[in-house]
Amino acid sequence: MANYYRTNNCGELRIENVGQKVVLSGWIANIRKLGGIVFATLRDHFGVTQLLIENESMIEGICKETVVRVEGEVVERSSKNPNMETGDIEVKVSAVSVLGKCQNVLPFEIADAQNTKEELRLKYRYLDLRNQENHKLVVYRANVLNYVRNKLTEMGFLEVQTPILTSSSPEGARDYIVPTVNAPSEFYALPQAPQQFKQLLMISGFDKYFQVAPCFRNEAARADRTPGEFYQIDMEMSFATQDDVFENCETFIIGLFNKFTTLDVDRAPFIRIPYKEAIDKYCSDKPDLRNPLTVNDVSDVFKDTEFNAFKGKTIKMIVAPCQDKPRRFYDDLGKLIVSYEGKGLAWIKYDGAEFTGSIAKFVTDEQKSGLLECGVKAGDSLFFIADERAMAVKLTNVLRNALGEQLDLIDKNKVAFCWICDFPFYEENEETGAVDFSHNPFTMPQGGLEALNNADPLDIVAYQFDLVCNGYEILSGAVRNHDVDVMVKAFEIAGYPQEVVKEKFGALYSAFQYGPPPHAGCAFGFERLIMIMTGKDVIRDVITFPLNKNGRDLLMNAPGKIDEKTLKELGIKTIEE
RNA sequence: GGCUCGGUAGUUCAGUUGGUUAGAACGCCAGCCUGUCACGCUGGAGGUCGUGGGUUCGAGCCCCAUUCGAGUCGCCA
Repeated sequence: MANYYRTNNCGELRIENVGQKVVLSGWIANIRKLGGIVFATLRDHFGVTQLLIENESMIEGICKETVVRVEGEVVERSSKNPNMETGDIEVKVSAVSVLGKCQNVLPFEIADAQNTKEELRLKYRYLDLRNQENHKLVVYRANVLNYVRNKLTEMGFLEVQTPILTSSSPEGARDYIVPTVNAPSEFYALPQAPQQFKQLLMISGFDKYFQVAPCFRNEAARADRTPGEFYQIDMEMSFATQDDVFENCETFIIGLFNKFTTLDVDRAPFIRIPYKEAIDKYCSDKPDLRNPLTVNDVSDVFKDTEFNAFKGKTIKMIVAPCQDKPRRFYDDLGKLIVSYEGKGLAWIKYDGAEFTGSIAKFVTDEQKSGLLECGVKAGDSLFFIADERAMAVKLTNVLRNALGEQLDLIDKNKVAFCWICDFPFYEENEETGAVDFSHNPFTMPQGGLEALNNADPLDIVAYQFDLVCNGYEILSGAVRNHDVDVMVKAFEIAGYPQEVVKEKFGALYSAFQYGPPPHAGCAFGFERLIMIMTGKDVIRDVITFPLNKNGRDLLMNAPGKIDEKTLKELGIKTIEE
């Protein structure tokens, strides 16, 4: 039986449909009155079709974004529009009825939504999503999600859903907590990741697991990090080594980019960079490898310097071809460094014979020849960051990214991947000097129990890795520890006695007693992937109903207050300020 | 929590050294217009300059406080 509202959608009519009587429904996207004749465009999920209205009174009182049903006949246009998919035809309207009224002044113009303040877009997100570009992002995400599920299933992974209401985990980000009337004053926590559940699944004998898993972290937002909730493509494999995880992920991610982008994607196997080397070479554990610049440590070259700003400091140098840049270019970079709480940026230029510029007079001949050994060419400028080690690394990373961007050294058409591996297992707590886990306490330390017993904890590296894409961390993963003795020893070094491990990680501790298989896994940040694939630089653009940076839902007005009666049932007292 | 930037018409923004009636574009309303597609032309309406104090003869502009938003640092195993 024919649908009352439409015989066709607004994106499908073509020249071969000319002569057909059709019914269309959708939103009036635009109205152009030419006097006696009116052109309107009708938009729905599928596309846009032009309406020809020969009697202006037919659309009297109808404004943009009104939902209408029109009857009419498909006719060939006398003036075609090659920019429109349906641009060869139009529908000559014989009847119009209003299905959904609309106010004549909109909060913002739908066509111009992307240039509107984000706050307003989020408050009226349902209008924002009528914008065709924004609308397509939701569809794109759905298509990617569908591909991910099919591809991983095809690769032998089984999608298993794990609990949302679960227990608080003592490590990592702050939790979202959920009260319950069944246990007043006690709380569930929302999972930061299904980490322990997926490991338990391996112990249950499932071989390869995945889940498009909702994850909740009660932390602050960034442009590439949404507050509150996000999704991970979470994976785990039994009887798998680090290489097995790498191989599976490379197959998966290359397939994904090739299917959904036209970008020039790196081939497998991806470059592997040990963490320490990444810090030395790029001053970052997520280097954008599209940027060809690398970092030289020239602390030794300047070890006897009389230049106060360099004395006793870690000195990092980046050499970049930018001598034609005006003085202001250097000053602005210096300001950038200062804005990150650096003391400043020193630089000199080399023309093939002489060094000139900001600090040239402080550089001795011996130091100059030391610098030339770093591959400095005529026309290069040399930038120096001198600071305490950790700060120098941080600032040099900022500098490398800024130089890459501003000197246009980054090929935006490329997708550059690298594995950062061999992360340190432990790190020194800056405040207490004690040994802490640096990443995931469930990771297998390289060298196993023997390393834990004999090596300096700070020298131990783990089978812990990230996959970096164009400077974004898109995946984190590890070979898990599945040996209860290693688990106990690893926690002991970090200051947790065995009783605490039993109490806090009871499920895993217990499960490890009953035949745990060796296993390894990882998780991709789903939204961040979509963001990179679509070339967006704000992650909220690829989330259908995003929270703002303060974790507020401007559309639904959450979070909000709860009435006294409910609070009492839950055993919660609020603090009056 | 710190730092930076911002809040002016429905929207996006401009607004000089503190000085007459706060402007533009788009949108909206009215009129004209029969091939537009960012239609065009003419006219019109529309403002608590985020909020509260202060300085001043006089504040959109200067000062203080506050609030909201974005970016960033901390944070994100």
